[in-house]
Amino acid sequence: MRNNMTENTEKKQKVVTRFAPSPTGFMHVGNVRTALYAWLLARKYNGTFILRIEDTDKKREVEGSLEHILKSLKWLGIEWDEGPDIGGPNAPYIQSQRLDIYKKYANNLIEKGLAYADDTTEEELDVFRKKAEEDKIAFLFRDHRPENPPTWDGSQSLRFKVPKLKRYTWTDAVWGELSAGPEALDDFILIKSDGYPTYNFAHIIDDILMGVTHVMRGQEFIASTPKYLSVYEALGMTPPIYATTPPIMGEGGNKKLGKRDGAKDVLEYVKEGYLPETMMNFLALLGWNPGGEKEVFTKDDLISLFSLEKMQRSGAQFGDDKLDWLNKEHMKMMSEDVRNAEIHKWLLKNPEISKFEKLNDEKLMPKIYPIIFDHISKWSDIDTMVGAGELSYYFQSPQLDKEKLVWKDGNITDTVKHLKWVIDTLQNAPENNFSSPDAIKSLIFDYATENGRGQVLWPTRFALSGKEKSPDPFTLIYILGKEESTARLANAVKTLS
RNA sequence: GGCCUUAUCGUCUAUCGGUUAGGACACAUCCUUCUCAAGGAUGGAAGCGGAGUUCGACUCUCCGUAAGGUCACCA
Repeated sequence: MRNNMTENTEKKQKVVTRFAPSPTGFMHVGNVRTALYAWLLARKYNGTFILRIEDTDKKREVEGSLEHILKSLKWLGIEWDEGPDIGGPNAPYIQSQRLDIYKKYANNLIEKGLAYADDTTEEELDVFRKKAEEDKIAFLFRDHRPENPPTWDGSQSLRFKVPKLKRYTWTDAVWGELSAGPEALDDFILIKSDGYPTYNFAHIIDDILMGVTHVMRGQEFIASTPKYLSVYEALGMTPPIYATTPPIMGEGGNKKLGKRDGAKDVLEYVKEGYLPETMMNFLALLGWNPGGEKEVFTKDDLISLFSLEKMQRSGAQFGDDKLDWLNKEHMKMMSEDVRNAEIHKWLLKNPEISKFEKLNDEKLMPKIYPIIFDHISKWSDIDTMVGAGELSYYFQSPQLDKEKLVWKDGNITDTVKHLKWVIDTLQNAPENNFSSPDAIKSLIFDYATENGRGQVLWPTRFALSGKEKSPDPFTLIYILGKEESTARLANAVKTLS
């Protein structure tokens, strides 16, 4: 109900959204989700998605941030139609290269008498602020508006002069009708004394010039919206539709997730071996839900299902419990070839495994990939498996612990007897009995049942893997083959004698 | 302190006045099993509190409470 109007607008005019990060470090999940929503909205309506860099605070700028931002978005599969690297009809897309433009609009406001130079020092401002705090009221510069401001020569800051103090009401596509009284309006800085515009001014000019129709942003901007609206009014322009995303909270759920609170760099998830599809799916669902019981969505699903009115308003905790599960779901959707290639890549990356020549064995490896896949939910789990010694036994004969070869209440004599039986059986079995784990199982299982499965199967499996935890003995024999399996079993017999 | 918001299982959420309040993750138990994982089955688990409105409220209104945001020459 609350969005009938905005939905109609979306259909009539071309949707233009933007993501406008400032290059002050890495991208965390909160940043990325905002980008994702803006991108989804643009894609859903065949609109335009713009990437714009808001680098107006030179002090906070962190080198390499731009590359990091581009890399993060690309990894996720969020591609932009206009941006700093590819240009576009409204280039440049880096605010520090648009200073003349802001100056032009600033002068326009000065001419209208809606902006004035201000040379109040930081110390003076601090005094004002402190006073306001003591009086327990919000600090407003307009209460201290100088009577005879100097002429603006670029060395002072330039302040907006609030044209009229009134209550502003606007419709947020997510939160519905919002409003704030005159106390939200102030003479804020348009251009800083260093010549750079503030976010508050620059983003408005850019959004107008770039034709942005929907502004996706975090709720920290709600409080300053009346300021923006008063500027749009002063410029004689129509503001865009605001769509406010809910906050993402940190662990415990009582604090907005920010870089200082341990928010993680999205590229960390690349290192941990999560799929970009997973991340997109997960982030989309953190604060938005199409309704219904489906949870696993592809990129295309998300684009077609996305809608602003299904967006959540309350904050969501970022907990990655569900991430592993979701990643596995997306891994299941991959083609087997791609999946195997990826597993192989991670094996090669691991120094403990990459040394094995058998990694290139084209008969052996296809048998191993599915087993590995069964046991992981993200690629880095492969490293965990290697670390736990759960992989090397495919490539080399294990070290055997004599004590562990014997099942619970078994004895050495019987264990040796069983192992010899298995060796014998395998050696006499025709080749086609090694074509699947099930075929091997049929050779051994009845004997195991008669003599106590644990008594037979445990030593067999242990002889093959040397590990208390490993796939079942039939699978191991299948993977290792007749020759290697019998050799390892014989080695176990030798160890016991 | 002013202003603006938010509030359903531990977590992410469904419900748009009438449901035994649904699902997923996580957890527990059982089955399958020599072990681990996977798989199957089952289970525990929620409407912040208080007033209204209504035949009926998780849903609407108000008051509390708690939480978040904001009050920068940061975005």
